[in-house]
Amino acid sequence: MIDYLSGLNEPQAQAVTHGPGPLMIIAGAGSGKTRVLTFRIAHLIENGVDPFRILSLTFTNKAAGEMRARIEKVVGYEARNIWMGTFHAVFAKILRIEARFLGYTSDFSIYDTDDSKSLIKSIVKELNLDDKTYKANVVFNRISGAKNNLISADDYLANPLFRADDEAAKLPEIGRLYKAYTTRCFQANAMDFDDLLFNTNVLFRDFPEILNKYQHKFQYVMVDEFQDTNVAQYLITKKLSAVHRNIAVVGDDAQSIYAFRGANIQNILNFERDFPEVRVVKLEQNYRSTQTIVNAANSVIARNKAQFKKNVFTTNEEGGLIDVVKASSDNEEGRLIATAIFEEKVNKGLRNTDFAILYRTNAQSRAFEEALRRLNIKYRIIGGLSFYQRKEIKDLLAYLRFIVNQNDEEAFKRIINLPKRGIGDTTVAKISVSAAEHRVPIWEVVSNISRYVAGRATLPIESFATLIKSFKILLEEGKDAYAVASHVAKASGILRELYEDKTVEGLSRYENVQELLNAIKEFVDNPDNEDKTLSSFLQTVSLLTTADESDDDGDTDRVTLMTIHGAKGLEFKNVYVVGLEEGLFPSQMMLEKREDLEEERRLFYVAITRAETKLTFSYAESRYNWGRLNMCEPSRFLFEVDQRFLMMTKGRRSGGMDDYRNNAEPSSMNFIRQIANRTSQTPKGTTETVKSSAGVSSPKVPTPPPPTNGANTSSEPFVASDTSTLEEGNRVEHPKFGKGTVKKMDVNGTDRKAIIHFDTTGEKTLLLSFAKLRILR
DNA sequence: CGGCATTCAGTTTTT
DNA sequence: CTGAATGCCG
Repeated sequence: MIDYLSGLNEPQAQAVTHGPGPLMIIAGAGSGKTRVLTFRIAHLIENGVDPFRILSLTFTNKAAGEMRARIEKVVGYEARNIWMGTFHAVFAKILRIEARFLGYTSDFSIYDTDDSKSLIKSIVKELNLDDKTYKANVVFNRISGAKNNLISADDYLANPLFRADDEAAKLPEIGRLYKAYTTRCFQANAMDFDDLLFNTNVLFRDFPEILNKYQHKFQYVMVDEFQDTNVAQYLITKKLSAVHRNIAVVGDDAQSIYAFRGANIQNILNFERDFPEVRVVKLEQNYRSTQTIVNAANSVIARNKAQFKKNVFTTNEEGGLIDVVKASSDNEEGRLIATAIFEEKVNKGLRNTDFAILYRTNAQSRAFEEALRRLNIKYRIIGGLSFYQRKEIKDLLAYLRFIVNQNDEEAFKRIINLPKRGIGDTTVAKISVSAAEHRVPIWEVVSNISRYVAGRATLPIESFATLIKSFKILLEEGKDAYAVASHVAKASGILRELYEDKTVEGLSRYENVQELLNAIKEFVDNPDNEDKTLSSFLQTVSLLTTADESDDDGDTDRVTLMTIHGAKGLEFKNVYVVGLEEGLFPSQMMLEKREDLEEERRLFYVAITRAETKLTFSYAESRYNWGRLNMCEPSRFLFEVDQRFLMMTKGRRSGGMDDYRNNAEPSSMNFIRQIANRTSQTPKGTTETVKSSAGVSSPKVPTPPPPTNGANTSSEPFVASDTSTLEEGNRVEHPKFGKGTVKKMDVNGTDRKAIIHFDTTGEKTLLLSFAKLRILR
């Protein structure tokens, strides 16, 4: 037996050796959480627990894979038998086994977000609703929110509260859309991401004998990143562990950054209520970062009101101050960071993998990519548009999905006329109308088209049906996923069409399809996969996380670029947190919603605590948005860090932003000037000149400082007026921009915008459905 | 039905 | 600026 306990501190050892009974580990950033989880599982196995009876839910498949590998090092081969994966993956596996109880087949499709939105769009059209009012995005989010809280379509329709809410938002038909959407998914034998949770809960609720089976099967249940679980996830895990009550959850409320998808910090409180005998262990010692970094992170998170008491500390060395880099534009920001990485590499002999650039939105990666390429620094981007979201990949996958499940309407819509075979929108509409009229599945109509629809497309549809049938035969003969897929790629004409396209992107698409086929081959050849059917491959693939994608070629020494969300659970020697500007981080949407920004602040906290030895913040004074150069203000988050930890690049320690905290009202222009004076001249090669006149809202008067701690500058609470009567010439007040005059109203369909000249900040265009305005009389 | 021109909306974050 | 969606014509 390996003596893995010797290197652990007291609370860590407690968590590892805790036997039966509920356990909650509050694990601060960098406190060795993964180690504890790994050893805990290893410890259980060494004490005779059957790996088949351990369920471990992690956040990404990659995290699961890594943990499995680490456990294997301790306990050996047995580690493979642990049920380990994301909530979605594990529940999909259970649903696949038990599908028939819910009226699904085990070949059910999994709709991704695009499929869901496309289906919603069709439904909106079919119900003759205005697609400008009922935007697929909005409707989808509403439905998703309901499902995450386990509210069914019928519950939704029956609840007058939701109706009132929807009517207030001028979207009274959401309930009907939800119902129709659910029905269509069911008819398509398809589940969306949320259904994987929602339906698992239905399964366990309505079929106690099935619940009972899994309750007894899973003797120990473990949940990682507990702060990011939503109501559905918590309820299911609670049910699963109700018999043995051996549930261990690990989380950190300060790192809860998924509220937008239903995560509920309340779960941490509920846990203590639901399992009163729980043992709570706090891991507070940080082994990852320097004192400066830990303390800076603490100074930020201390501003949040909602938090668990916890004292994260470290005995590591003090470390250098946090650099603050000011750039004049997004492109210069890229160059400055790339140069800094280059110099750090040379001076300290670091490798590319020691660096990470973290940003708020995927779109920000461009400037950094260009700058890194120019300096010949290898990088990898995690997230963004992933391999499996590319058109050509989705096309082939749609074929495969349709062969496995002929009810998959979204896959059908994708491939019916691909490659072009003379079947247009009219024909597709006829087919779906006919299917609805005769109350039969779409495939029934397609495979017997002459019986249902007459028209010039009859012949091409018949040959399409024959093609699909020939593919299905392969499947029924028991051919493995690779054999079927490679045949389909050729016989469908997808590969030929791409081959004939001799453009650069045509070539790369062809290669992508080949790469997909390779991935399928690997899947089939991997001895760990017992189920090599196409159906099994498709379900695996649709649940891949962006972080899961393969580390391409053998060249693994790369700088990592990703969103802060993607960086959760990772650590790097040097971290660059970039784009620290108001409206970007914190994001415009959060500012407009005028919530307390606590989640954005936690995100900032996560970003800071990724760094081990060196941390750098950067922001740009101007930035291109949709080809327009806009002026930016430095993020309020820069002011929220204890200023003693900051240092302007190549300058002396900052005098700090004490002025701000004292509310002495220096303008933020003042702050910029301070930094400008302390910053050395921008490096040679700065050819770019910023045309400040191009900015949409270049203020003549300095902008007011960011309000302290997200509160209004005025002491009385701000109550927005009803803007439906707003007219040109009205005087208004905005919580952030102050007082102003309406210069112009811009009505475009259902969108009502107002161009307002604010007294201090200049002209702004506000969308009235979002704007928080008070009309002054 | 398919191809071309024109218009329009969109940038949080992810399973 | 870009990709998607709409509209018009052969």
